[in-house]
Amino acid sequence: MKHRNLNLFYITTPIYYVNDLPHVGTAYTTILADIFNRYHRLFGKKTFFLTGIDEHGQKCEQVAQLKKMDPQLYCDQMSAQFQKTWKSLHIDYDLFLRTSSLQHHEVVQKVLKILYDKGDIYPSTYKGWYCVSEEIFYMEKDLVDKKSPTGKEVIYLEEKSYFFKMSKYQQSLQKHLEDNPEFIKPSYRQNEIKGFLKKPIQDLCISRPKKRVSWGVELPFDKDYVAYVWVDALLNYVTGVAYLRDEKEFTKWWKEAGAVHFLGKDILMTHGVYWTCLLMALDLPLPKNLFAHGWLLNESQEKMSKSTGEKLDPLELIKFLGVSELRYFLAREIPLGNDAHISKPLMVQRINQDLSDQLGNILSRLSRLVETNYDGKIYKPSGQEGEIFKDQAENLSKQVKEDIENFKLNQALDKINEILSKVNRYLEQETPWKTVKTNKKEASCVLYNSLEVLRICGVLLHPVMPEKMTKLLGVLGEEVSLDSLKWGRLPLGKDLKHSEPLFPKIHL
RNA sequence: CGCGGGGUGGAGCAGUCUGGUAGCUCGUCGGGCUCAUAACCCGAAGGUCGCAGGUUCAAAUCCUGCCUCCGCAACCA
Repeated sequence: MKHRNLNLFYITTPIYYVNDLPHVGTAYTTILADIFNRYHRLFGKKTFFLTGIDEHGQKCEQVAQLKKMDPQLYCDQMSAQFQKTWKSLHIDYDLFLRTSSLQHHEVVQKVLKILYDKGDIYPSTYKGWYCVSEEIFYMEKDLVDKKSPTGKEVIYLEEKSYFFKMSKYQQSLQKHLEDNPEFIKPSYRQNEIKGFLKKPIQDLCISRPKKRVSWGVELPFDKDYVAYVWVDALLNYVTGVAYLRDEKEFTKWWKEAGAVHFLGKDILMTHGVYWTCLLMALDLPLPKNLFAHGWLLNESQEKMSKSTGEKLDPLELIKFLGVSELRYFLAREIPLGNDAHISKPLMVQRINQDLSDQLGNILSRLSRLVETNYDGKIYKPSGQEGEIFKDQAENLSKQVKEDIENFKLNQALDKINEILSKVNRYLEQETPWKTVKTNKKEASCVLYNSLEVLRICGVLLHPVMPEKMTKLLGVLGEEVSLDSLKWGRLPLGKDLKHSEPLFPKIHL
């Protein structure tokens, strides 16, 4: 960990369980990771973005059975669906990992073998209440009148299982949390895990008998069992960067870059405890950060996800709003980490205000003024008047960078909006549409300053809205790069034509 | 005494760590402008920041207690 290379950035999403299609919640996680990945790339880092799907386990097997399909075939179809959705959402990942892939499979088995040989995995007897019809194990305290919470019969079961010695790593994990207060974000989530660790934790049952579930990774030391899906799934974060396959590559991303895991708050426990303990057992460094974001809630305060029924299909949403617009809304409206209510009216309101009325409209009014009064070519301003926004704009880039590094995405976007709003006020004050009639040079200077701010904002918003900002910068004649964040890069010779509305207003 | 989060003008939310005239978007009302996507600019009304105490020159912000909504309390994912 001492050899961290700050020029590298490795980000992941959880790999999604394929018992259902992607919904707005999974889209949210993935979009966030994509935005952060693109920002770090914009600010000059080499990045690696890993996402994928979790294909094994009972539920998946069941869904396939229900559809009378071979699980592998079913997963192949879901895999295609997921990738199609991510493409539509402009997700630019480096690797889409499938847990059914041979490479992942092999490494999971090697890991299990290592832990078994080391004595960190041992056979024992699992004792507990099991509901045959739901095929779920319950803790004694979860039972209601000696039945499952949904009222189904349960039986007491004792069966041979393999356990991971998680308890052995409890103290080291506690120490890591003490020493690294920034490990789990937001910080109150770290407190949650710390609180959980105050009590002794139990070892984790990591096997499932094949007679119940066969769709999984076979234990290398007992062919009657497959690995518990979480163990299989969590390992994707290392198998995705060539663990036990390519030492150099693995060192680069896992050790030098250090992983940033984005996840929903509902799976913080598995990551904050199971995953970290597994890594310690493998003598691997822990990730740089775990970031647990909140949930998207509908109007009746319910979580929008596969389990509650209420669904917003991301593909349908982007038809209605546009991809850049959806990405912008999620990034701008929701303070990272908090739960948030979302609804179409809220989305339309925010998008119309920030993107149509402000950002898009500024481009519209400026481009019209330049086209009609300067034949598309404005003068280079001279002296200090041409730089009245220079410090603010360059400072903005610094602040955005800082906010992004601190996971304060919505605040970064706030600041961009603030300076754009200043451009509107500046134009109102300078009235270039009037002064152009008497002093063409002075008006040109005002237009130049405004366009430069717009251009820099366009670059800074590119990670959030790659498609629309590429269009905007195309009109202004500049590209996206670290250099392009400097003041004064606006190409003057280029014909600037009036732009059609970049963000047409959305009507409900 | 299990752990954690929220309760801020009509709506949705920032701000709370690092105390100092309560901010943003929408909505309402009045005015201005006309380059622009009926857009933009200026101004106004509207909040005792869940309740009660405490610390302080000063509290939405720190401390204590309470009310209330919600999530977690692991081995389905």
